Order: sequence, then structure tokens, then C-alpha cells
Amino acid sequence: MQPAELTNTGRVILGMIAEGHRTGYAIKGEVERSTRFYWTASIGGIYPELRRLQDAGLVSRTDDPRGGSRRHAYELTDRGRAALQSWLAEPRECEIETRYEGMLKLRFASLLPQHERRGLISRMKEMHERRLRRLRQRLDEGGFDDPWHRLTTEYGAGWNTWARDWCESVLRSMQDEQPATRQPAA
Amino acid sequence: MQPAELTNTGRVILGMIAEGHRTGYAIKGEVERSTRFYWTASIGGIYPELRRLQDAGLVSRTDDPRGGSRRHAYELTDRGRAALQSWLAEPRECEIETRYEGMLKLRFASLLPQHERRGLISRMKEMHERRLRRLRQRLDEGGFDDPWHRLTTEYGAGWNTWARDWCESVLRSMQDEQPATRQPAA
DNA sequence: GTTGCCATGTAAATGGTTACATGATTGG
DNA sequence: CCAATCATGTAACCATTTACATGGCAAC
Repeated sequence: MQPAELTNTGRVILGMIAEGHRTGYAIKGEVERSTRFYWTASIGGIYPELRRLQDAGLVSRTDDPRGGSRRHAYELTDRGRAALQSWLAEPRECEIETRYEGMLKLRFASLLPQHERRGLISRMKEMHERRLRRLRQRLDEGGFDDPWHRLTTEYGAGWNTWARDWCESVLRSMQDEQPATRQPAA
Repeated sequence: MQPAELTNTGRVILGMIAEGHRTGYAIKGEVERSTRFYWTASIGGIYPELRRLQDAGLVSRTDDPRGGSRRHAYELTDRGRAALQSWLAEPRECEIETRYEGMLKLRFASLLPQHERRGLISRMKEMHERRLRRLRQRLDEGGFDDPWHRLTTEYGAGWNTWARDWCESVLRSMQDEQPATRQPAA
């Protein structure tokens, strides 16, 4: 039996189960709350994926009804734990995928009038600020079970701080060079 | 006729054509060389997408053979220019999607032994360094037709510098706490 | 004469997103 | 009693990725 290829969604799910999140709903919530800053993946497909993992023998499912409503609790099997571990320990070169639409627009920003350029960069700055607020809040609240979880949250806060400041400095330098004199087209 | 919905690939292609890249091959090369730091998308589907854009009347194609081999040169039509502009000017809230596998692994790093944790973070650091080298090289070479294109490259360099330093500081703090005494398993 | 680059394309697979659908429990 | 939250699932869509396939040209 080969080491069982995991999909990205599968990896996140295994990790979350290892961390103690036991239901599909709980995993989904935790992913949306906490990994979205370095790992964007809406796992709408969480339930089908849980079933696939079960079929592959990587997780086991127990019925755990809450009152009259069904609920399933998941646990890692030995194979699941092994698969998670071997993914984590893979010494493959690291990569990052980023889709930063604002930055892509900025690249083509010479097609925009100055004030719309400023608007674009302001919106980028605001996004970083929004994210920063949320991350700082999480860090202030504390309650991190795991120091590495906390560390990745700190990374998110640090990165968004840097990026917000970058946007700000770009805005400042634009102001210096071209005062926003709004003149009608010639 | 509605404003013609664009796919992500479509937007990048329109932008690249506006910048003066005229063949599918040239666009593909430029995307791979330069946008990958803030916009990861392998446009294997570039030729089908070019055809879709042509069918939608957003680009026009001219035969432009090189010797005996076919080649097509693309230009924006008025509608294409309008579609590009209206995308760029959209005042929608900005978002970022990131898939940073190393960071995801780091979150679950409590399942790893200390030396593998260090290996993971080192690989993350190396990746940022690799990217930084390439971006610095591009900046040194100069030859930026467009200041905004240059700016986004500077963003890439700045971000990777920050991230590399972050990895380094994490590595340092790990060394302090737990000296890497390599002892055989008990 | 063969390697590497320029250049264009097709086909299949698939992972992920979105929308839809259902229903119980809890608290105000 | 209504809204929010907990909870699970299906179906369709589609954009992107990967692999495959072809061929001219230039340089070494």
C-alpha cells in the first residue's frame, strides 16, 4: 500500500483533526478563522473529502449525535497520522502561490488616472489593515493551545503590518510628486 | 452587450497585450518571469483563452509569420481596452489569496521533531532568498518600461526581504531555547 | 545533427467553488 | 417565535493544470 496521496484539502483536514477539531463543521470554522491568512482554500468540499479520507483509511468516523441531530466525530487512524507526518516531513522545496489582485492591477496602473490609482492603493492598504486588526485581536485574546499556531498568526500580523506600511509609503510618495490638481481634459 | 465578464487568465492577458506583448508565447513568458510573485497562475490555457477573447471581440489577431512558421500578433480592440479599464477601475474591496504550504506545515509543526522543524523553516528562508535574488537582479538590470511595473517588483523584493528576516529570527530564537544537541533516541 | 528556443495548439482530468437543500438546537 | 449557530450533505460547473503533440529556426 503506497503512502496515500493527499490533496491539499486532505492535508488541512488531517492537520486540523490532529489538532483536536473533531467535526466537519468545527474544522471548516477553524480553517476559515485561522488559516486563511497563509492558506486560502474554502473547503466547501469538506464532507466529500472527509468521506474520501475515510475510504482511504486515514480517518475513522464515530456517530456522535447532539440531541436529535446527527453529528460525526473524526479521529486519525495510524495510517492517517503517518500520512500527515510524512507530508510534514517531506523535504521538498518550499513554494508559495499568491493571488494578489490589487498588485496585479497596480502593475497595469499606468492605464488609470492618478486619483483611481490612489483609490486602488488605499483599498489595498485598508485590506491589510482589516486583516491586521483581526490578527492582533486573536493574538490579544490568547488561548493558543500550540506555540506554532501562535507563531503563524504572528507571521500574519507581521506581514500585514509590513504590507500596510508599504502601501502607505507608496501613497505618500505619490502625493509628493503629483499634487492632485484636478483639471478638465484639454 | 454587457461589459463582458473576464476570467482571471483573461485579465492578465489583456493587461499584457496592453503592455505591448503581442504573441501568446511572449505573454506566457512575461507572466512566468514577472507576475509570479504576486499573481501565481500558470496560463497553460493561454491559447484557448486568446481564442475566447477574440470571439468575444476583446482582442484582434493578425497573422505574423516568422519565416515558415506561423505566428499570431494580438492587439486590444476598443472593447478590450474598455474591459481592461473597467476591471482596473472596479472599486471592489481588495482580497488576497495565499497558499504558503510551508506556513501551513509550520502551524502543525508540533508533530515534528525539533531538527525537522528547523529544516522546514530553513527551506522557507531559502525560498524567500531565492526569490529575492531573482527580483533584485531584475531591479538591477533595470529596463522597466513602466514605473508601476517596477514598483510591483520592488514590492516583491521588499516582501521577500521581510519574510526571509522573519524566518531567520524564528531560527535564532529556536537555537536559544533548545541547543541542537544531537543525542541518539533513548 | 542535435540541443534549445520560438511558437501554437488539443484533450483529459480534477480540484475547488458555488449554490442549493435540509434540519436540529439555543438564546433572546 | 425568530434568528443565529451547529451540522451535514449533494450537484453542477468551470477554471486551471498537466500532459501530449507538432514543427520551424538558430546556433554550436
